[in-house]
Amino acid sequence: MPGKAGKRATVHDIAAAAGVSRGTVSRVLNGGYVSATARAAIERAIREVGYVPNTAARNLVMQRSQAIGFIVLEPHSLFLEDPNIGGIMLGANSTLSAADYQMVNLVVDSERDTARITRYLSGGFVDGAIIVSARTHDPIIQVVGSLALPSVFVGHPRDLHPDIPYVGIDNLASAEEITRRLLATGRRRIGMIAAAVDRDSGADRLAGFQQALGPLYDETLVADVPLYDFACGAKGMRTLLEREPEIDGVFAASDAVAAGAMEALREAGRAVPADVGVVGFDDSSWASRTRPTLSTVHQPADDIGAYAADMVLRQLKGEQITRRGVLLPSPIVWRDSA
Amino acid sequence: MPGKAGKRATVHDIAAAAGVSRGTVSRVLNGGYVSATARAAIERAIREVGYVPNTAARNLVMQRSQAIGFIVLEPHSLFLEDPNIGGIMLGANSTLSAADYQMVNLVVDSERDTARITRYLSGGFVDGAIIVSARTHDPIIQVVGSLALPSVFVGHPRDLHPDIPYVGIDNLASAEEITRRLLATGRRRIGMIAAAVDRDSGADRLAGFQQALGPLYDETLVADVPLYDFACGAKGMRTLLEREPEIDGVFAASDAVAAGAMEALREAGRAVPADVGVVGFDDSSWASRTRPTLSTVHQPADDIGAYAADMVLRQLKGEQITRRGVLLPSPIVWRDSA
DNA sequence: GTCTGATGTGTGAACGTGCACACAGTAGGA
DNA sequence: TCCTACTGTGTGCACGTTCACACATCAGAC
Repeated sequence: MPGKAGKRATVHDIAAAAGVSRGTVSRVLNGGYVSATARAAIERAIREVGYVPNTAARNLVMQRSQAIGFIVLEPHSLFLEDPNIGGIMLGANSTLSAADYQMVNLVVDSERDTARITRYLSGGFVDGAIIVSARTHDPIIQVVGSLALPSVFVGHPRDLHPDIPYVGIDNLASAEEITRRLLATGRRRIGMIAAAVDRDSGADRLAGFQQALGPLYDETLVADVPLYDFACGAKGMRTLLEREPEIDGVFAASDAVAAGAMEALREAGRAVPADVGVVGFDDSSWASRTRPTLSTVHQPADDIGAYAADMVLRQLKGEQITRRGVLLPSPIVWRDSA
Repeated sequence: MPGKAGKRATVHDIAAAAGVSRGTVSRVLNGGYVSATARAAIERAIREVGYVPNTAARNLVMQRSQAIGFIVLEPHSLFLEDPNIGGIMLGANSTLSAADYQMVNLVVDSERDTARITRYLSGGFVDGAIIVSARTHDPIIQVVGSLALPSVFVGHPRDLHPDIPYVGIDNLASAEEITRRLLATGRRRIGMIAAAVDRDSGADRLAGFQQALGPLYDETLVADVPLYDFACGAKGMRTLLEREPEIDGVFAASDAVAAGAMEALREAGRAVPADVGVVGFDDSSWASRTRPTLSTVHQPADDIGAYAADMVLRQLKGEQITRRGVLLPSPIVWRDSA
């Protein structure tokens, strides 16, 4: 590895070593008319001097940052608990770094941070953005819409800007499908622990549940909880048991909620799946930890991240986005809880 | 917000608006002799034109990237499972972005990636690095040592470069302390499920366990498992039960391992904590999910991240690092499992 | 022989910033 | 009066890259 200590090699050094001008070196690097002999000499020189392009200089003249913002609109604590965000992040990061883009993480903790994010997005620090967990009516949606920043939403809030594509899963159809299976196993008094209904994912899962039950749907058998977590699940289940002791099936809005529900059922002396069938959502690590293991909807977090990154990259290449959004397949995983 | 659509404002625009030269604007921005009137005019102009400094141009002339690498030497899957990395990342990110540094995530999945990382670190893409989970004898340690890159290790492998500080917790002392408490509750046949002993954290936890037991230490009561996870915990516990059916206490190398162990104990018909006391490590979400809840060692992940970031920042400011490393307090959390 | 088009190559300018330097004005002391 | 020190300001250059332009060479057609 030559030049490890001294100054970094530049295009000038390559040009000198290969006996050509900077312009020709640039053409080898970026494409253009270059003779075979010159190209060979330059490529050899590049290896010899251990050339690595200077990102700052390139960005300066190209008027771009070669960075993509990964914006998570969640408090820190939720960011850590959500079983999908990590996978989405990793998936996006792989795709982005393969295309020589740098991912910049932005966790928007409080509402006040919106101003900071706006400044960041409009300040030229990123060439595009992947926005995760935008709540319905989130002000950031309008901001990104008015900026002409190539971006993509993970999830699909109803009121998002028509020009900005989304990638996600079909929460409604998956919720409907897994609820149907609960019906197919003979359950009749089926309840739901609905979480985070202020978000598109939460609202859609509830809608799918309702759609699957049809006339069997009973509003009193829906417990509303704020978060997708264990404690909320336990609380929601206790509410349901109180309202309807004969309950024999539960669709929990997430695996963590389902685990909480199973805990509450255990406390109440109900067996799963003998007395009550339980299904979850996410196929997170919770699902294989519970006893019995949990039937759930698999979220392809890695693919979602990769796809989202790809969509931003395509916009950056000037491709016209024709489809408003994509819903990736989210297969159901049958285990022991229902 | 003026200039939202057109070109971004530069120092020239400010200078023109304030009726001064670029140099004076630069001095307002970076400190230097500026008259009160000029300063006021410039500050007003800055607000008026909505100036945001161009990072690329600044980085180019300053010969730095204003970015810090957050390098995780783990496969993707482990990165997602580890209960601490997320918190460390968030903690580091907060400190870094407060200091106007950008965190760049690098997850080194395979051994081959070491070459890519080396190129990245020596290529001027980052001004410093936070390196997480370096295994003993990891080649990256030598690379960072030979580059004069300001960096810090999270954890403290024995053979790290003497000039590079570390931040972590005292795995040995904490392991010793929690094992002692197991002794204090009257347990006498105490085993350990040791995980990842090729890493400093794993080796230290085992050493602490051994030290606490003293003459009571029995090598046959240590089950070695490769990973800090649930499945390994269950397997390790079965091994221990087979070797010593009279076992009455277990120190698991992590909460996930402890949860697996509790599962194996349940299968074997042993009650926790009545028959067997169990303690874990990490104070992750596992600890409050298990029944009974798990006594464990709390890892201040957020603080570790923040402290690591701060140490890199201080090196960047030219501060001499006198202490080789810092061990943050990791209090023991007593719950129901022992 | 000269025009035209394709293929190569070199040069100058520009991107936006920070810093070194030159320079101007003022005040105080010898 | 001159020298020095201090405060304040403007200008040129450098950072490493890309791009537009000018120019050179060569083949084939007229």
